[in-house]
Amino acid sequence: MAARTPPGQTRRQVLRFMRERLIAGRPPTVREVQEAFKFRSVQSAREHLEILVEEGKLTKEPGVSRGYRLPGPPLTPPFAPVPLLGQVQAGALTEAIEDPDGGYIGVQSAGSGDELFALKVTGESMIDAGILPGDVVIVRCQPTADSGDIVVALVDGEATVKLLKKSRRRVELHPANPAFEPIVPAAGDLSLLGKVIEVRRYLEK
Amino acid sequence: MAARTPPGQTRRQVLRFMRERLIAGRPPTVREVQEAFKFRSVQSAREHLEILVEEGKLTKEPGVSRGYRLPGPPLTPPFAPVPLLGQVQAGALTEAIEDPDGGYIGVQSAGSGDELFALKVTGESMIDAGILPGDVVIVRCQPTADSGDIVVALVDGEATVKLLKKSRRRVELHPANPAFEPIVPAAGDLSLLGKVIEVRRYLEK
DNA sequence: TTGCATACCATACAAATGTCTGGTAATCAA
DNA sequence: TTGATTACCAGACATTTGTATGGTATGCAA
Repeated sequence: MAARTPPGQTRRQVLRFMRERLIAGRPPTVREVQEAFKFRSVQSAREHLEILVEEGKLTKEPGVSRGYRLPGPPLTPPFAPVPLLGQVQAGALTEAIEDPDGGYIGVQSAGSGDELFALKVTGESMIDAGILPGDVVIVRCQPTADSGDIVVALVDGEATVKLLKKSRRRVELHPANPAFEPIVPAAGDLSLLGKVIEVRRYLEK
Repeated sequence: MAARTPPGQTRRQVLRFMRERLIAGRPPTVREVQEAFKFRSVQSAREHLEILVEEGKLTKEPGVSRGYRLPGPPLTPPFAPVPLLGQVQAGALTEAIEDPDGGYIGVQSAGSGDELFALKVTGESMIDAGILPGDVVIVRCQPTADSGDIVVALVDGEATVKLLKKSRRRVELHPANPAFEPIVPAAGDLSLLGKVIEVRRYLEK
């Protein structure tokens, strides 16, 4: 028999194991839990899991394999790998997404079918909106956006982050920095890549 | 027999179905694919899946249930679920981490053994450092930090985000906003929770 | 025609996996 | 002590699920 552990200790580690696997999109079987914790009986793993379900820390679909889930309907964070792009040239967006320079980062996407990409910000034009050079913005591809949204648009063949302002029949791209001038594209000449839905700043490494 | 569809058409829809499920963290069984497409034979589903694997659109782990995966770009693990805390009271950090109010968010942490938590920022004291109210900071628990680091410390029983400045024998917590005053804790009386390693801002929902 | 490929079906088998029944040992409180 | 609770084990069984083998029908090209 394996060493007896203090009450609740092993269970907490089981919960952590489950969360890691579920968040990574690879729900384990009961026997995989067994092996991960070197139990000599399947039942040991199953008991921990069932208790976690009773405690509300996990949920499960009975009878289905790999059926344990993270609870709390909205809080289950599915992870999508999102391509991190470098410089984006006009028209080359699709290819850039297919074969990203910067690799991929993990994002919790609300809409499951959303087309997302990430972009590293250069320049200080959005500094008053709390977007600094080096920050990464996560963008949902969409052809239109509302006034007040922070968007990514192609200007002179380069992707830039700006605040979208709509007035009457005109569309303007405003920087959030008094040192920069607004951009007013010719009517119907705005190529909008998408809307910024998240900003990230990595302070280490 | 179900209606015969043009070559490749059904397969493309199968791939879409698989992507949705896999991104949602719920890999389907072959039979679930069968039902989703109203095939009357398991094998029909399996053939589509195997061909998708041959084409490189999917990968699979043979013999394991729900073993189909999205190929290529690795979700570079370590991918850790990090507890998102609300208000943190003095001393209650450990319990707050165990049972977080705000659920969990996913973070790619460099050090795998790191103890991390996330905190929702209130107040505007760090606005000049690009940290706005409502932003989420991801914190690595550590008892010390370097001068210039952005840290989370307990001040008057509340967790606050500040810039750490060390001079001689004194430690100061500076806001990044001229409207706020620096905090100078009594010598040895600084309870540092950890260092901010990432800042996130969610612009939707 | 013949041959080949694709899309789908029917049925079976074996492996993976969830579930159950009963047991041992340690800890704690009445 | 007794009883209750917790942590773990052993072995079995039943369902779910991956896999294989062979068949039907349609379209296309030589």
